[in-house]
Amino acid sequence: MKYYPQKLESKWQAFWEKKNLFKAFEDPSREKYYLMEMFPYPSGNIHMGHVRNYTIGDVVARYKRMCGKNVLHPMGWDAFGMPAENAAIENNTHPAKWTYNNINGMKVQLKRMGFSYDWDREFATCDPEYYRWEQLIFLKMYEKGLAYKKRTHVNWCEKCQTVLANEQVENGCCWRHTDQEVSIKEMDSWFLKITDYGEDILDYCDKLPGWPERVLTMQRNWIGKSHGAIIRFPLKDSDEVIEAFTTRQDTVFGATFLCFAPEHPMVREIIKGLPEEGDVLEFVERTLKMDRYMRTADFTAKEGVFAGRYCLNPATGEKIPIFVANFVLPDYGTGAIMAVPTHDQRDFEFAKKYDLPLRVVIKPPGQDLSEETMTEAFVDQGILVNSGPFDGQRNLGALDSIAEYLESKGMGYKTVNYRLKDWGISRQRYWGAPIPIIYCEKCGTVPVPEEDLPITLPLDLDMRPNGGSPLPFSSSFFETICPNCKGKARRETDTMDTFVESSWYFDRYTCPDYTEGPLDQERVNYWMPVDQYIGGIEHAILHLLYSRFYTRVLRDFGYLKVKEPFTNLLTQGMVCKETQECPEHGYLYPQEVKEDCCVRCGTRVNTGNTVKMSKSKKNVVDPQPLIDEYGADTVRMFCLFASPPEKDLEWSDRGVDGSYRFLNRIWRLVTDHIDEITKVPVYEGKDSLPDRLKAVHRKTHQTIKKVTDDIENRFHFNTGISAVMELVNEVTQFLNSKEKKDDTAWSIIREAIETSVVLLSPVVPHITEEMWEMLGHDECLITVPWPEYREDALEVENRLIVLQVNGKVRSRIEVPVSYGEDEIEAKALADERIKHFIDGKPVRKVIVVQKKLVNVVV
RNA sequence: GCCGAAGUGGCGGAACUGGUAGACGCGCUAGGUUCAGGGUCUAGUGGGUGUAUGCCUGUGGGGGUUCGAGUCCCCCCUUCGGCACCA
Repeated sequence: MKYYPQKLESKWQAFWEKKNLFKAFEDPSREKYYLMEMFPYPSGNIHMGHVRNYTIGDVVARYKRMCGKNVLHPMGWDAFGMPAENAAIENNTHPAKWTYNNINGMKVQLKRMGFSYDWDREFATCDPEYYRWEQLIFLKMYEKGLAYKKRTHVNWCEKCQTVLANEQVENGCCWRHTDQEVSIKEMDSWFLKITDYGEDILDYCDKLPGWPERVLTMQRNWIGKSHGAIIRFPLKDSDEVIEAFTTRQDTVFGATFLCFAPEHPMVREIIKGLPEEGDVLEFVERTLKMDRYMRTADFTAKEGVFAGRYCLNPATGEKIPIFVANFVLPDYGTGAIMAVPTHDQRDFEFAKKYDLPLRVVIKPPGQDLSEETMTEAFVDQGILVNSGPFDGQRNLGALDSIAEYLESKGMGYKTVNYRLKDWGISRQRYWGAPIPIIYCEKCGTVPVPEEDLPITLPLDLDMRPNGGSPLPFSSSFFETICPNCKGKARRETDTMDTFVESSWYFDRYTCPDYTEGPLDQERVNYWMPVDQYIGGIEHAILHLLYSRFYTRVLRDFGYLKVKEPFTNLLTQGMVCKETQECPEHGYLYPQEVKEDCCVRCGTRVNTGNTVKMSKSKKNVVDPQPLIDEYGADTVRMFCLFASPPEKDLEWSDRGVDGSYRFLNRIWRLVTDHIDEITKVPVYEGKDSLPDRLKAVHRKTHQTIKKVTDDIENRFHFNTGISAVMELVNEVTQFLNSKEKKDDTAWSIIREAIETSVVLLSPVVPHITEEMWEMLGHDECLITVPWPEYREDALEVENRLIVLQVNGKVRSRIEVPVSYGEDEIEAKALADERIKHFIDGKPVRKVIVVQKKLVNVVV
């Protein structure tokens, strides 16, 4: 009987669906296990990254279910976003139609993979029944001051035609368009006050043992907490004061000038009417025009301009000049810095360039340092000098006392600064959740009354050919009546960042049909938190940080009881493949290469690095043809077998063949011997066995132990699968051997084979169900309990002991397990080969490691 | 520049607490199979050396700790990832 994956996979998928086997029910008497993979953006087709992510999750879901857990394993769609708008313009369809078409297609693909989702909980975030609750949460945040609007400098991506959050800017470029530099625009924007929770989110980074350390490190760095002080510099000839944040208040006596960021609001104010005004304004405008990447690139020269004014160094009382400088960041600290050229390299270079004074305030212990001769800033620790009452102290030791000194004189205070800024969520896009706000000329900004929710996205709009949002041009959408004064008013036409949807979708899976509010207390409190979350490392900051923020907000609103959404996080590696590049024609698809040459020009192609699959590198492998050819089980198995989940997976067509061959091998093992196997019961562990059979029996139970450990503790499916392969090899070898095959032997073989089938079932659920049925079982494999190994089956009579002389392996002996150290040592020293290597030399020491080895030192 | 992860056969990867390095799979070699091909089965497969069931050598490089190091410590190199004028 041949293995036909397509036929048997659709048979079992239909069976599971009919029996509703993956539907989750709330049952407080059972231990819940909430497992989730990051939901996909419905781009059209599933790609290899999805296949890998969801296969890993499915194995865990099926395994936990077999272990008796009440498993929730949902799936849905991250359905708002730009690509729908672009596709709509290109294909002259509507984003909604395009999105729902894609969802339907991808759902078919996911079902074809045999994933064990509870499809009854599926939803798409573009459904008003989902985003209405998101709008409600926004209103509550607005009420509490957690959502606010301000005019500020924001990141703008020309290709997206919208504002981006700080988290969505990578190396100065848009996270979606890595070749599009982000520019700075001043505009009105809605923000969520994630900074209110920054400290708590940071604090809990130490309380998430189930998260990968590197993700936590990235989040800690992103929050960027630093201890320092705000120092107040009085503006000369004015009552105003300039505040500067520093972590080096120990160097305040050496601050010889002050720098503003060009964006700083005081800049325009203080230069009014001065001869320098024109120069300063010209410099500010020139700097603001630069895009963010150019401005912050390390090759960009540090530049500045004198602002024509002075302020007083509060420590020395001296007047120091004020500059505007391009390297000062507007949104870190206060946007103004005190410059200490002697002890900061940037300030040193700036001072040399503009011929500004230097004053040494820290000297290296036991050495001298002078302003005239120093060629770079002295940034190490040392002893304070020229620092009034603090002379002679060690600089680090004086950090606190200098802060206190400034504070006592009203010239500053100790503080903590964060790099984390509030989350900008306004998007000048159409395909997103509308922000439920109304602007009235009389009443100002007015929240939409709760009972008017949802503010639905109108579906009867045509996309604008230039790519902008049609909402500001749709009077039927934006024209409205003020809920307060009933006068004419205008709706907010910006929509929310799509990361808002994904910040709480995991909560909504627990009660997707709930109509009384965002979350059904009873159900959400039963299932949350997510026990295991699985997804790509690319969301280490973005989605995972926002979700932690939202969970805290929802908790404070009383919707949730948990503070952290995800107890355990597994970040799977990328799916990679080598690239091929023609010197003439750039990256090539595999079919464009014949015998290592470009089909177009015949030039020899260069095989490039193995990198993440992407369309632009033309190294993508579409899973669908593979599923069609080999079946879902083979694709699932290869994804798991090629490498452990947290590492990158290198795609290999040959490797897929190997997985397919193995499935054929175990299939033949079952079908070729089905009569002999099914006529005997599974070995019960009672009859005594000849050595060879005992070895098979032992291997069976060793394999259970190994596979369980690999899944339960490490998610190392690759070694688990290897272990089952070994067991199958052992059985095959036994069957090919001349050993007698009586009923006892067949019952041992039955045990080994059935164990292999059960252990493999989370990985390759279809073929194993089919074999399980052939083996005479009528219950579904998913309801079979996960096997436990028998301790007594693991016992051995003899143990292999490795014999070493001076640490080199020279011989091996078998000894009974009952042997003590002395007996093993005696046996080892009596070994012929060991005697030969001792060669009459005096034995200095003999090390005996129980159960393992003997090392003779001569 | 800073932080982190990783470097093991021709390839993907094993080796979990220091104890037989290379499990398992791919590829390759030889052979079997009424063997067209594909498939499948058996044996072999880190390198060197050899008459030898042998010996030497070997986990990016160099030191060290240890009876014993892929594993622990120090220095260096390479690759990948994150952050990067953060005051």
